[in-house]
Amino acid sequence: MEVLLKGSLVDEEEKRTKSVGDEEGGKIGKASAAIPSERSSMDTSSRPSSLNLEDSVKMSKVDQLESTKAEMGEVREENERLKTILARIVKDYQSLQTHFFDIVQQEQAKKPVETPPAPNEVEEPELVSLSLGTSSSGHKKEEKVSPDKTKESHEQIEGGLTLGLDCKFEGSGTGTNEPGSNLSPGNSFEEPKEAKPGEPWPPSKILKNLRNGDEVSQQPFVKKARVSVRARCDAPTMNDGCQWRKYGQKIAKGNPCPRAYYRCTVAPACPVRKQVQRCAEDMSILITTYEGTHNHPLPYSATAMASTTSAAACMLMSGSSASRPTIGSLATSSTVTTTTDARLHGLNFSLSGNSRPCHFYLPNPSISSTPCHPTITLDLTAPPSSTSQPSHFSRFSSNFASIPRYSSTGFSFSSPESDTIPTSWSNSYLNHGNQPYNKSLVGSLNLGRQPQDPFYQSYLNKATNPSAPSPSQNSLTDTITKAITSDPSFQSVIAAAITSYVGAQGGRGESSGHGLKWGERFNSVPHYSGAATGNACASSYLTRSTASSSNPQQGNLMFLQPSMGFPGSKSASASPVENRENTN
DNA sequence: CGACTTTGACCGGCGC
DNA sequence: GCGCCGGTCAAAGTCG
Repeated sequence: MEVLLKGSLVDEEEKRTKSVGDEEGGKIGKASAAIPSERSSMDTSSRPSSLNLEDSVKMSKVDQLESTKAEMGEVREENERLKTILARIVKDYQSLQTHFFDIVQQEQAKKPVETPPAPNEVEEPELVSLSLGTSSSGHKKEEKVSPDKTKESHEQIEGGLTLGLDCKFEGSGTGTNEPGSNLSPGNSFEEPKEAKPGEPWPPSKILKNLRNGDEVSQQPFVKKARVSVRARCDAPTMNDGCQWRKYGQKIAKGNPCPRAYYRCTVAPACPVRKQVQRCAEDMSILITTYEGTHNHPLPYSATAMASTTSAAACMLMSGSSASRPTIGSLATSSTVTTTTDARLHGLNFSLSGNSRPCHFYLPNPSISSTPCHPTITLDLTAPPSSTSQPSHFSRFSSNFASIPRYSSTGFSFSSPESDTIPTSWSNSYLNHGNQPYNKSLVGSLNLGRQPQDPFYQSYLNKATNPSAPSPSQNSLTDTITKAITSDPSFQSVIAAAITSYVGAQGGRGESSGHGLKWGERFNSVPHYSGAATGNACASSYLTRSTASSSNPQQGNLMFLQPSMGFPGSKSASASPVENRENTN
């Protein structure tokens, strides 16, 4: 597997950012310049006058200008800070790029002539392209097929790019990138062409998939990845924006809580399933496991979870098939964390391949794994303490060690402050609950909390009370910083996010629609979850948002899948199913 | 009455 | 081969 960081994207984004920043700065400068001039004009006009009313008006204007000036100063500081971060990211990116090309050259030196492997031979590296939006589909192969194309590839890298995070899998599969060859654009789960020899698709699965439509049947040997989401949730299920129909319930071994089986009912033939089960150790934690990928447009509100799971599954699949040095290079270049480290810092993103674990550094690791499916766990529960926290990651490690055939991946976005993520989701909830659908800035991913839920109310309070900044914002920032500084590859991702954030802010007066707009700009994948095929995992975007009613998506990490907004689609939270789920 | 949930039965994989 | 287990089916019940 190789990691391809599409070149110059950072450069270009940097330019974009800079231009935006300059634009912003220019605006600020102009505004700042306007202030004294206006003040001076006012000063000059504040000569003794019989119009006291006029004086008072002027004084109030001065106050307003003062406050505006202060705000602008803050904005400017923020801008500078972001620029600094971005500069650092660019630097790290360049070093990574250099490293990458070194590896490419070494590999090519080792393999001057390479015959295309048979489809069964998964010797071919699976490519995880952290190509921040570049939807190119064949770079890696080109590089591999012909060493002479390195330059060309490099040029491509240097060339066009959009801003996004694409995970791409280019294994033995041939049709993954062909729009027509694969049906389920959302197939980020099934999509990855793992096609490992010796891992035939279970016959029953084939039959079932046939039943579900031909989408999966065309890739009968692809293991379904699962994405497990752990989140604190009082409701029976997370309201992730989709419509689900319960079709079964079982008491699973080892957990007294019944496991409920849901099927997506947005589209009749949608193959997506989810399992919902409470954590045996902590009943407040709801474990939702998604399997499969939507083969239909998603409700706007469902895009957040879809993108998250899609990206996670994407990373999982890439990690699970990782067997080449390059992923190793990614791992080695990154801070290869131990479980202890992971516990200490949280925000641990680990990718464990068959032989080469790759860890991104994110907080609060957790993991789940099943013997039959590669599973990635998004731990949103965030135990507060690093020492008291039961080591999910340790559990993961042992599980993983005992299950060599499939990888499991811990993917935690939790910050030390446990409420960070849910807050943003609650904001989304707020959006859906109290605002017209089209004002929902990001995909909804609320946790099913009811508005009357005190716990949820605290989120609402945070969200609607800008004057009470959440400490989690700072901690989240720290967390992100750690993640950035600890892994160059992750830096590129963050770079995209930051860049786009800055760009979006600079280019747009109001923050509404950041997620969607960015997504539109980053990528133009069809309106499917995981829009995938070759580009597979639909880009997810880390976006920052603050807990503010006026700018409700700022301050928290959100994963947005671009281009999945459906202006015409209804808000899922309004659906009877969702309501029922919430009220159950 | 349609959509959904509940729940026992059924099926297939897997380990012993 | 048997039993366990996870997952699914489908009839019956529930709800709006």
